[in-house]
Amino acid sequence: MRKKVTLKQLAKELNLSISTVSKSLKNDSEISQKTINRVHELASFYNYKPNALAVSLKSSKTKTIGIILPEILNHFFAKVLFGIEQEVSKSGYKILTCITNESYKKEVEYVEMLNYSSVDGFIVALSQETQVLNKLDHFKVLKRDNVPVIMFDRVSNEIDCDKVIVDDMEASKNAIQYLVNKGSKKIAVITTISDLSVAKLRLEGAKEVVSKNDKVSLIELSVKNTDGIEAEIEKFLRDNTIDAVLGLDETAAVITINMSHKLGYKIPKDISVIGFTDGLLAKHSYPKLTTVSQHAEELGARAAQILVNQLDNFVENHKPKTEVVKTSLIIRDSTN
Amino acid sequence: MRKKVTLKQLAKELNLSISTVSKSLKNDSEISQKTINRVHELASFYNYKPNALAVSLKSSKTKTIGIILPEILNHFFAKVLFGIEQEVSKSGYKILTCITNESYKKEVEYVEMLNYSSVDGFIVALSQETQVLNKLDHFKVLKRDNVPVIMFDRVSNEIDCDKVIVDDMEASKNAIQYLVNKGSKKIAVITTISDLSVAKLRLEGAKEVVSKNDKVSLIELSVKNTDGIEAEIEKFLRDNTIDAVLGLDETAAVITINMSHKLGYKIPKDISVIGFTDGLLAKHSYPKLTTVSQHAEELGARAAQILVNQLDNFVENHKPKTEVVKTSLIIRDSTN
DNA sequence: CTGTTAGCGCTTTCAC
DNA sequence: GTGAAAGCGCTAACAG
Repeated sequence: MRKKVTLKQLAKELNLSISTVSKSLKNDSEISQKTINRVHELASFYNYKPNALAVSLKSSKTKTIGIILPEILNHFFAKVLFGIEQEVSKSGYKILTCITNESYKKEVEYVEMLNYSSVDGFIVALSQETQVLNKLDHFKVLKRDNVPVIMFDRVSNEIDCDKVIVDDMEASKNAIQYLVNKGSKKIAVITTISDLSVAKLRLEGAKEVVSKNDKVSLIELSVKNTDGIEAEIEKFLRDNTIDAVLGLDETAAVITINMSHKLGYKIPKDISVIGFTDGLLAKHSYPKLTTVSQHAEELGARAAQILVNQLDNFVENHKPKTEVVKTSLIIRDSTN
Repeated sequence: MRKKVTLKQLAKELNLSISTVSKSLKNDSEISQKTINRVHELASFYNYKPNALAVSLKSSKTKTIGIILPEILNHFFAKVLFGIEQEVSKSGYKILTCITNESYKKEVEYVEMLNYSSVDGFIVALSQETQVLNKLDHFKVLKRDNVPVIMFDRVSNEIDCDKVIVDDMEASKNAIQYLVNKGSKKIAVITTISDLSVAKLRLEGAKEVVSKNDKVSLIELSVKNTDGIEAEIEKFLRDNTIDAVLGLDETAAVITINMSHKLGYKIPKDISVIGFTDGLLAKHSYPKLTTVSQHAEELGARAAQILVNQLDNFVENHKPKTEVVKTSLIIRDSTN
């Protein structure tokens, strides 16, 4: 086991004290140029790097950010993670990634674990179960410990922290309005995520637009994302005469497309489809899905920026803000 | 800033020495039961948790594993990551996740950074650029430092470490043989990842089977995954009379399906399609894609198991092994 | 200019 | 049974 070289060993070999070596490596003006050179030379010879643990223990900064995600197999969160990683690595931060699998219990455990691992801050999207139970004490502890938290997408009003969200209601309104303008009269909203705060906002937005148009009607289908989902959506499409579908999540939208094929409905001639998603399925569906893009990468990058900025430029008495990332309606073949 | 409670504070408040408190918390038999009880009581009152940094500095173990991935937006790697996370969290490990974006330079930087952050071990899939350049000194350093590394999927023979791979050649043979048995005569292999070791193995497997059947011929198409990819595959499908396609990656396979629709070829009547993938696209393609599943989650879980086992039960003179995770041909509508 | 010292929070050996 | 002391590797105030 070849051990990594330490200040102590460099000091010994150079016949200097540990502190002189330490200062030299920081090019401290107190130290003679000659010594500085000698130190640097030996240090780079041994490829010396300070032990991050020791530095962290001393400084109580770990340059590490805890990321709490409900899922990772969902492309949205994968994209957010990618955005976060890209952004924080620019500033020399590392990410500890935890996946709660939508479980409240795991979320609590992970938050505690990372807190005691001294992460400098958190970026969090709440688990579904947490949103349903609405128990948030684990985050209040962080607040008390003065650990910065940024929440994104799945946020809670009960926690006073910076947030980065998508304007789901607005996005939904735009999507429905677009369908209405195209002439849709009977619009279905299909969701597999009805428990989530974001789904509620999307539904609300849809209802609002429809309520202002007496010629347009709305019908809802909420299904669980299980094996029977395809059959359920198929039945729904057969039993209801509709001319447009807004899928509140990618799965709902793509299955709608596939089941429409199966039933012989032409897209977009017989039925237009829009889905909330940043996912790959949309691009590779046939026909290509018109989507409400949540700009997942940007969302992640923005959350990361806000956190890193807060960590690097220590802000006293920071007033938490909620930032809204704009969505865009990306029009593709399924409505065109 | 409410600071976390330390042994020192507990000791002071209990009028005990730090070491007595420390031992009490470990229920050391040296300490009287009465003291142990007093200590535990106050500790849980303050919700004391040992400072992970200090413990790590002392023990040179961080309970942290470095994960180096080429991509995360690729569903295969997302699944592997999920498998790893699930597995390591069972044993109280955390993961530091780094995404190289297929860049050699970033890979080197990340490996160094995590090494100096004292991760206990690594789980790695090589970046494409690293595989092309075949420069692996950054891993040799880990070997020298005695940091365990597990490579998966994108591995290198030059590094002597545990590996978990998929038997790509065998899997490819099985897929082609299946097509041949179904009566395919002119089979195309389409890839967007020809530089990767795995793609080479898959191609080799395909060739081998075809070479043993003089009634069957093989034709290759290698494309870059850029904007023009769809047009390129469309042209290829039009210009060549083929009755089956093996896509060496999900993108190739799914685009083949979509372009077949566009050209009016019926799947699987006119053309059968198989793809290497664990992704979602396959399940939501129309018709559903027959796939060679690489069991990504299992791959990740296995790599994690091997590493955790090595870390927790310190193995002297461990002889590196290469473990092969079985693939399976999952037959769906695109060949049936 | 360089070195001594204390301390971050913990574990562990050795004394009492 | 309990406590003192050293040390993990580093930084920084203070001496010289």
